[in-house]
Amino acid sequence: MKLSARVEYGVRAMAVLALHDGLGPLSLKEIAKSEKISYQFLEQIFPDLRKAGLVGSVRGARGGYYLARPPEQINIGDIVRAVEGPIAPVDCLADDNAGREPCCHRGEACRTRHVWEKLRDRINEVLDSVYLNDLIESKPEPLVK
Amino acid sequence: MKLSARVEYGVRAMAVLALHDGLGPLSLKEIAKSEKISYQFLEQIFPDLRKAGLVGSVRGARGGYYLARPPEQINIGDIVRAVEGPIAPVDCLADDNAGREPCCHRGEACRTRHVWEKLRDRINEVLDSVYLNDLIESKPEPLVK
DNA sequence: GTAATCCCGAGTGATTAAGTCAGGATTAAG
DNA sequence: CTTAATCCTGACTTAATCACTCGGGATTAC
Repeated sequence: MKLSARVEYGVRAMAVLALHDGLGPLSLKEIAKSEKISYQFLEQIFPDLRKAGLVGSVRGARGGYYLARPPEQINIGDIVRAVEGPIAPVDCLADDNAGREPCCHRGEACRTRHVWEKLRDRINEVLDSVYLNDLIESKPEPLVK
Repeated sequence: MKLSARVEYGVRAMAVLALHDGLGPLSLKEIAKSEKISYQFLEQIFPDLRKAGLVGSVRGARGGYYLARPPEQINIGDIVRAVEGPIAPVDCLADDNAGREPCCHRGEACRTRHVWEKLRDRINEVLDSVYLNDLIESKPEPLVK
């Protein structure tokens, strides 16, 4: 029941972008340095955020990424799903399983499906209820350094 | 954001035990057959359930496992935590990380910690709100065989 | 033109997950 | 007492996934 490093980094990076909102594009190099994340790993995550319409990009020198919408309109669920795909606590709830072999080997095995659906829905609710501006306002601790 | 097969199997197996509650021990062989789960894999999961005090065991011929408490007193969260350890969506929330190197490379990185804590708490809440008897009552489909 | 940047696909090494195997300990039944 | 059924344990294997790297191409400010 763990999120991937992609998600963790993706959210942190988006928070950095949010802090810089309205100030033009920010390069991956700066984000990587600021959050101590591998630049090349970030380079692999951002295309997903772009394809999901969460960030825009400017190519070439002085280019970078910027939030496609204001921070109060981007929530964590958007980011998580963009970099990790839809939330599915068990395989049989995965989107790409629709129409395939039933998840339950025996008819009665679907007893448990309900729990996982409920779990998935609550997870989405929590993630969708927090927006980028929630992360950057009232920081729990002052900036170090 | 996926549960392991251990958890999925563990919960299914526990549901089978719940159906058999009060009728004496049920052998792993029967559970495995009933749920089409590898017997040897189950054999690896049940010690964890026993150590967590969720099931009792009877050794020797005609032995097996039985619920240590009635189905309405065992919830899914108990099972999940027993076979997979405490819920921790990100590494820095893991129990064994207490006192170790701070999760956040920069002080301000803890901006995101709050979300993950909230997520963890909600996941636990959902899992703790469903009990074994909820799984076996009003089954969506009748038992096969 | 050059350097800075995004962009893309393939490759790699380490870790974890899922499942197997072999054998020992315990006990009911005959 | 013997046998077969069962739990119990630890090591092993194999496959998948993850986190990250690498090499190079396209675009653009200066």
